[in-house]
Amino acid sequence: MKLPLDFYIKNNVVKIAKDLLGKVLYTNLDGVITGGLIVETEAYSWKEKGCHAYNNRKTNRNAIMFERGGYSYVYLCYGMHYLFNVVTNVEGVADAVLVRALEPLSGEQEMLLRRGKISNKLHLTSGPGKLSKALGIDRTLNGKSLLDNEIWIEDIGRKIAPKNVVIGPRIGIDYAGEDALLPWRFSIRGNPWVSK
DNA sequence: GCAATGATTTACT
DNA sequence: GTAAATCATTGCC
Repeated sequence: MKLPLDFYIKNNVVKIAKDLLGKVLYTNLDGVITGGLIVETEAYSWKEKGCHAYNNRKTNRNAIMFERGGYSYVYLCYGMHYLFNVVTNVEGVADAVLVRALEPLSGEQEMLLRRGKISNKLHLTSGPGKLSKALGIDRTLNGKSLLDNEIWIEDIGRKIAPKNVVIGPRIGIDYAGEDALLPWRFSIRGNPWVSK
């Protein structure tokens, strides 16, 4: 039930971001499998200032975004947090979806171990930096294919009704000016794991 | 070569 | 509510 390449190479990154809600992100590191339901995403495109590849600016860091869809883009933010993105669209077009929050499904014990002692279980994966740590995602996973067996996304047949999808502006990109207001953030209504 | 800074989290006041 | 932690990447010198 792994998502096929077709899913990633579509040219509508906003639609893909919405479709990723209810899918499941897995990692398999050193034989340990952890995974969680995607409950919050954001779309990024080279056409707007919030994106690292704005105006087709290609650097060593974001080069993977210019590849065909279906790759992971992992990078370090604020010196201490890894953020996980899904590269979409065809080669040469830099679009990506940031996964902002998960609901833990499998390997919960391992996630707790990686995150250390935390006050509230709800803080386990309710944010982009947190979910990366819980799943063991770091820069060594940058550029991995999501069709491979280290990190991938599955469709477990869960459908999210349109009325249960919350749409709003993206978070933490005030510097992007008017583009920060684009309604490109999607989350599952009422899910306690969605970041605040 | 070097200084500025961010798609965040956490712990304080 | 505000601020500190912390470093790879970036863009300019």
